[in-house]
Amino acid sequence: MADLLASLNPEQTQAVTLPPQHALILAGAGSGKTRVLTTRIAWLVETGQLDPHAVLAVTFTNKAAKEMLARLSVMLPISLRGMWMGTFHGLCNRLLRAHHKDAGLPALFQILDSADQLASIKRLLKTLNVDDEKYPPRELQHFINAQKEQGVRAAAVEAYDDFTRRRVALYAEYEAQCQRESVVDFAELLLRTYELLTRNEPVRRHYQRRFRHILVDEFQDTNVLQYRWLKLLATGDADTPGACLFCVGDDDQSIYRFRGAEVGNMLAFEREFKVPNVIRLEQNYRSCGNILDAANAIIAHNTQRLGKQLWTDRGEGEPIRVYQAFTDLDEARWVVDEVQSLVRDGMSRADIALLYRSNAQSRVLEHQLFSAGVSYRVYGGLRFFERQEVKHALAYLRLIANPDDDTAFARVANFPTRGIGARSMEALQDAARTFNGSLYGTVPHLSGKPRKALEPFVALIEQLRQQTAGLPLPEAVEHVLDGSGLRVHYLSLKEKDGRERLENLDELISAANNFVAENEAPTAGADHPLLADFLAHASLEAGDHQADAGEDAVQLMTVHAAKGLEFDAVFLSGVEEGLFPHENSAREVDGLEEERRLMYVAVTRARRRLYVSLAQSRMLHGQTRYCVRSRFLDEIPVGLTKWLSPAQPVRAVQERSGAYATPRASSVHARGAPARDLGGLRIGQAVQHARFGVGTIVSAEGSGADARVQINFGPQGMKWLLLGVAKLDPV
DNA sequence: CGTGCGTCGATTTTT
DNA sequence: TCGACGCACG
Repeated sequence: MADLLASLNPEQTQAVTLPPQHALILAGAGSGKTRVLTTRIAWLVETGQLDPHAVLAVTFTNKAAKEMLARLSVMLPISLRGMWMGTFHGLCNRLLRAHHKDAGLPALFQILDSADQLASIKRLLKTLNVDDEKYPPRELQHFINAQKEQGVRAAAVEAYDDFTRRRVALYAEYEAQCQRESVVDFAELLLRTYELLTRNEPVRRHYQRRFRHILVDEFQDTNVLQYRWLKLLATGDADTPGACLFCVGDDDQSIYRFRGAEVGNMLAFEREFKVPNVIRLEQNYRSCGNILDAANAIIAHNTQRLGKQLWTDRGEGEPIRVYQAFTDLDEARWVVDEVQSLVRDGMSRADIALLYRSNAQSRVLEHQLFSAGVSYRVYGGLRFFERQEVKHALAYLRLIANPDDDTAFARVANFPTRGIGARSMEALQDAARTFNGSLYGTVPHLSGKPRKALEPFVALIEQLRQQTAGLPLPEAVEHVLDGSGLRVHYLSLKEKDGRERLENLDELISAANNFVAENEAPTAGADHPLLADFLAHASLEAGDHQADAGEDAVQLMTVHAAKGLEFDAVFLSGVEEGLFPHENSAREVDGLEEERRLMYVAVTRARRRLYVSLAQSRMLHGQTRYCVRSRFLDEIPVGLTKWLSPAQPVRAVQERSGAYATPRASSVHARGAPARDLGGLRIGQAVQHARFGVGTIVSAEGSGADARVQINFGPQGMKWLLLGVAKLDPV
C-alpha cells in the first residue's frame, strides 16, 4: 500500500487518501490526473474501504477507459471484473441491456452512430414530405441531440414560434420512428437510462446502493444530462448513504462547449454537494518552465476561472520559438525544415506534433512533408467502423439481429445492386407508413413491381439469418460477407480502392474474432451469440483514427484532437487573428475564452520545445487573406519567446488609447531578472487591491516609475495599474 | 441505375 | 481551393 503512494506529491497523496467524501480535483495539464484517479481506486480497495463491485468509474472516451483499466490492473492484483468502468455511453448501454424491459426496449435494440442518425432523420423527412431546405437534416439532428442532452423530451420542449413547434413535432416523429425500429442514438442511451433510473424505483435503488464511489474523469466535459445522471446515482436514501463523487477535471481545458459540455457543472457540483475537498494539482510533470509560464500567462487573461497555476521543478528549459512567415506556404516550409533538423539531431518523428486550429490547415503541411519525404500521420480521418464497406457489412448483420432496423434496410437493400430502384423503395416507404410497420415487415404487403423487386432481398436476409444461426460470430460474419454479395462486389472493383475495401472486410472478421476472445461468455441460447453485443461495440467504439502505431511518423492533428496527448516538440501553426482565435468564435458567448483555453491546451502539449508560427498572408477558401498575428501570441510574455524571423516582436498598434506600445524589453516574466522592479510580483500571481479586490497579474511593462501591470480582476474587468501608485498586496 | 457536372459551403468532435 | 452532394443525362 505504501508503494501505491510512494511517488506521489503531497497534493496527489492528499487527493488519493481523502476520506470517503465528495471531492473535486482540479487537475492541471500534465499534473498526473489519470494517475490520481486510478490510485484513488486502488488505495480505497487496498485499504479495505471499498469493494471493487461498488466502484463506478466514468470516462468520455474508450481510450481513457482502457488506459484506466490497464493501469489499475497493474496496481491491483485482484480481479477487476465486478468494477463498472467505461464511458458514459458504454455504461448506459450496459444498464439498458440489463433492464431493457423496464426501459421499454427490446433485448436486441441497436445503436445508431451519428451518421446512422443523420440517415434516419433524412429518411424521416422524406417520408413526411418535409422541405429539407427549410429543415436541414443536420440542423434538425443538432436540435434533437441538444434537447436530449438537456434531458428534454419532445413533449417537454417549450416552443413559442411555429418554426420551433414544427421542429419539435419532427423530434417527436423521430422518437417514434426510432422506437418502432428498435434503435437508439447516442443521446438516447443517456436519456433513456436517466429516465429508467428516475421512474423505476427498485432499479434506481439497486444501483444507488451498489455504487459507493463514483469517479469521473474529464468532469469539465460533462453535459447537463450527464451531470444529472451522476447526481441521481450518487443520491442516497433513508437506509443507505449516497455514493462519494470524486470528480477530476480542469476548467481551463474545457474546449467542448460546442458539443454540449457545461463547465458550470464544476461549480454546481461544489455548491450542490457542499464538496468539502477541493484539491488543486498544479505541479506539472510534462513541460519545462518557459512553456508553463507562457501557458499560465495566456490563461490568466480569462475571467471565469476556478484558478490554478502550473509549476515545475524541471527548470525553465528553452525559449518558445516564434516564426512569422510571408505566406502559409513559407510557413509550412519552415515548419518542415525545423522538423527535419530536429530529426537530424536525433529526435524521433513520433515525438513531434504539428498542431493547427482547423483541419483545412493540414493540407499545406502535408504537401510540404510529402515533398520533403518526411513520413507523417494525420489524425481525424474515417475510423474503422465508419468505413463505407464496413458499414455495409454491419447493416446486413443488423438486419439479421433486428429486421426492423430501417436504416440498415435502406442502406443495403440495393447494395450490391439487385434491381431495387428508387420507385420500389418509395412505394415501400409509403406502404410502411400506412401500415405503421418496418420496411422489412411491409414487403409482403406490397404488390406488383415493387414487391417483386424487394421480395428476393427479404428472402436473402431470412436465408442469411437461418444459415448463420448458431454459428460463432466470426463465422457468421464471414458467411454474411459472401452471402450478401459484398465480397464479390468489391472483388470486381478494379482499382486499388476495391482491394483496400476487401482488406477491411477481412479486418472485420478479425475484429469479430478479437471481440469473441474478449467476451468469452455469450448469452446462452441466443441464435446469434454475441451478435448484438458486437454491433453495439461497433457503434460505441468506432476504432482508432488509423493506427499504424509502429511507424515513426510526425503527428498532425487539430488542437482539439491533441488534448490529453504530449510531445517532445510541438509546432503550432496559424497563430493569427481570425484563425486562432477563430473568427466564428466571436459570435459565441464566451467564445474568446474558449479559444483561449484551446490555446492553453495547445501550449501545454509540449514537453521540451514549442514552436509557434504564423503567416502574413494565407490562402483560405480560394482567396488570399492578410493576417494579423493572434492576440494570444501577445499574451505570452516577451521574455519567454525567441523570434526566429525578422519580425517586430511588438504589435504595430496597441489597443490601449491607440498609442504605440512601449517596447517590452523589460517585461516581467515569471522566472527572471526584472522581478525587483515589481516588488517581487510575477505574472500569474494573485494580488489584492483595495478597490478591485483580488486579481491576477496578466502582463507588465515599463520599468522604474513607469512600471505598470495589467491585472485581471475577473468580474471587475481588466485594469492597468501603475506600480508606483497602486497598492498591491500578494495573496 | 450509374456517371458526370454544377453548386454550395467552409471551426472544433466523442459516443 | 477543394470536397461533398444533388440533379440531369446516357
